Amino acid sequence: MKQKDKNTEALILQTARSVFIEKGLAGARMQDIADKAGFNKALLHYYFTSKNKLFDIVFEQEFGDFFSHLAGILMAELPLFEKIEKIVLLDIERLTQFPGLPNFMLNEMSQNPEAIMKRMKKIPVGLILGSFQKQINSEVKKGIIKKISAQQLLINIQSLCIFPFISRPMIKGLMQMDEKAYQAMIKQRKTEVAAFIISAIKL
Amino acid sequence: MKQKDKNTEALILQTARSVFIEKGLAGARMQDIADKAGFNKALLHYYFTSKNKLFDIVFEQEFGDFFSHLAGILMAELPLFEKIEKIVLLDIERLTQFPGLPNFMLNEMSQNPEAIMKRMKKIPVGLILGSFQKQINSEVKKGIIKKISAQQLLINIQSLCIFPFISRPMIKGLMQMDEKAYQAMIKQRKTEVAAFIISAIKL
DNA sequence: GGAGTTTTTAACCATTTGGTTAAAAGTAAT
DNA sequence: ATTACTTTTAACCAAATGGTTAAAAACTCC
Repeated sequence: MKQKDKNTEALILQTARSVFIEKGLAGARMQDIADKAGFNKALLHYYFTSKNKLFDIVFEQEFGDFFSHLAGILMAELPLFEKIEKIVLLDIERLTQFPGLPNFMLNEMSQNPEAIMKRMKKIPVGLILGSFQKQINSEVKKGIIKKISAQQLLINIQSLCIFPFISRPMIKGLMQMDEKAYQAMIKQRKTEVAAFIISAIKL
Repeated sequence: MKQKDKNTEALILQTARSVFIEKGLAGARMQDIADKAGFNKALLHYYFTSKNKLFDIVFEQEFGDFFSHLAGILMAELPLFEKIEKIVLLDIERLTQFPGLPNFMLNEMSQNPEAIMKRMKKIPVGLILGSFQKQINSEVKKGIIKKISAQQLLINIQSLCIFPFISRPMIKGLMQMDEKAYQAMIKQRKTEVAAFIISAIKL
């Protein structure tokens, strides 16, 4: 065997992912990851050199995943309202699976904005945003929706999808929901949020 | 002087606040706070005993502030649409002043949900939420707005206000905005978000 | 100005934590 | 089986960090 064991590597990565997402970069301990994965701490360094390198790999993976999905829908040949519905559904379903994800990503982003900026540059944002704005403008001209910038619309969509997950503890506490009630509320949002947005922009 | 110096105490607290908000509980260093406040590290312990105690005080302060403002508007004698406008304006203006605040609060909440739950219990949520729901129902009966739960509406309002601040680095990177463009976008949201919400629920 | 109190500091300490190293265990080819 | 290599481990190390302590400095009241 001349390669580092792919199974071991994958197991470490997967474990690191769960610990980083739960605790964040500063809060995560290499020892925790090692214990949870069932290896010695030194092995993590053998495979990934340092905590930061390990973190970068995890982060980049999650980051890429999220944006490729979003870009996929935005660039598809679909009516505007269907795109909105698709984005909302995809977002909420993905986040239902990994509720800790946005907190992790956003927190680390505000902790280290420069690093993110670099990654962003790889994404053809101008193209994607431009084509989406064109689609919006066309609907505006047809008198179907109100004038709105692609930026503001996207921010609104993502706000309404992501925020309820980030603020889960607050919502549960404040609205006196148990986990079941919270899940029910999230499920309701899968359709309600899209309707809310469409109703907001429809003329 | 028999009391601990109130100025020193206040200065430490204020400095701690800024450091905690910037770095979070795990990321903040007592040394940083001490340096920034211009004191010795031991002094922080003299005044506040431990890092956690200091943090708790800072957190509780921010937390109380936020909710008393929100509750104030919700319980006021105002038409529904005006309340929405007021909440949006208050939120965005407050967050413009302290952009790091929601990231700090939400992150620490998901790190330590139990502690927050306790604090929540002190707030008469049922009362506030109930009275707000009544107002909504009354507008629904008058045929002015669509049926919606107070919970979902409040979540939507807070999502649209707060998320753009939490995701500032992402938005700036993704939408290729410099700080000026970002501020302009935020300013626009002060009025646009309320209009968006009202348009979404109006019949 | 001196006694008694409070405030502030410098020097330490114990623990945690990321990271290293050298040796042991495992694997594959000859 | 021997050799040559990779994988895994236990034991360490140095730096960082929260916290302690004892003494110096400053203030208050007489």
